[in-house]
Amino acid sequence: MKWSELDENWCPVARTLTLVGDRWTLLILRDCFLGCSKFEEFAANTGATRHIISSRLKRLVDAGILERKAYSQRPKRHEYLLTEKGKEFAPALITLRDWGKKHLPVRRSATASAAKE
Amino acid sequence: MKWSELDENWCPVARTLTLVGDRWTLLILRDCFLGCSKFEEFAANTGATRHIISSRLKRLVDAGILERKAYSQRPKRHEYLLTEKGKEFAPALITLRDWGKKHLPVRRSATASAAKE
DNA sequence: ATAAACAGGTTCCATTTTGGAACTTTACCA
DNA sequence: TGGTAAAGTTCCAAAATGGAACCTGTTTAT
Repeated sequence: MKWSELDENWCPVARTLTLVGDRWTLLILRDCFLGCSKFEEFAANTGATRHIISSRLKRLVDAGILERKAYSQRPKRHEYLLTEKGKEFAPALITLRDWGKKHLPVRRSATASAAKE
Repeated sequence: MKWSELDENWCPVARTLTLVGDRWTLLILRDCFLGCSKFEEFAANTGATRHIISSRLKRLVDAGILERKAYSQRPKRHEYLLTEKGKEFAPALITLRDWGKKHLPVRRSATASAAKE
């Protein structure tokens, strides 16, 4: 089954995932909640390639989760801001964060990790 | 940046996504919460290929989110059950579901959708 | 006894999607 | 005149995916 065919799925989880069900999209949204709004910020903070950032921002804007707004006219510059719909996604990120904090603790720095297991 | 390099990330969201940050893994977990436990059930319900199901179940078992248990000896058969760690992931799926229900309503059957917008 | 059926996978290959780096455009700065 | 910056786009090789076929051990139907 193609991923795109999920968007009319009976399951609301499946439909949600057509939009945000990939590695980088959720990291971009995380950045949004942390205050990022510029293309370069997303590229730097997520670690995804510019190619990916570009495609994901497009999808998020098309879905009405982010809004693309000019913040400078003369050197045409845009930023990406969370819409209401986007802001309401916060609980999902919070639950992912909390689960990660509890179940996936960071191991101490590589140099200090004598035994890898 | 490679996806695998995220697993030691400072951000708990990023670490969580190394495990479940892909299309099909979250659908498999959804199925688990709906009572599925067999390979064939996941394949049928998610729509993912057997190849994908196989690799995702492996990852979930390795991560301690699912447990692989024999439910029959003579024809060796296994099922996949949520561990405590896995069960605690429920809130994440619930928030994704709720967001989807609110913001991504299903359009009525294709034949009835006169105007697409 | 033979054949088909079933669960749970694995293998193969063509198509897509990525990762990574370079390049483009428009404008400001020195 | 040259350099920097933001926001993308383009290109290509490598990796992941979709789809279908195949494999293995056991049971059931003929």
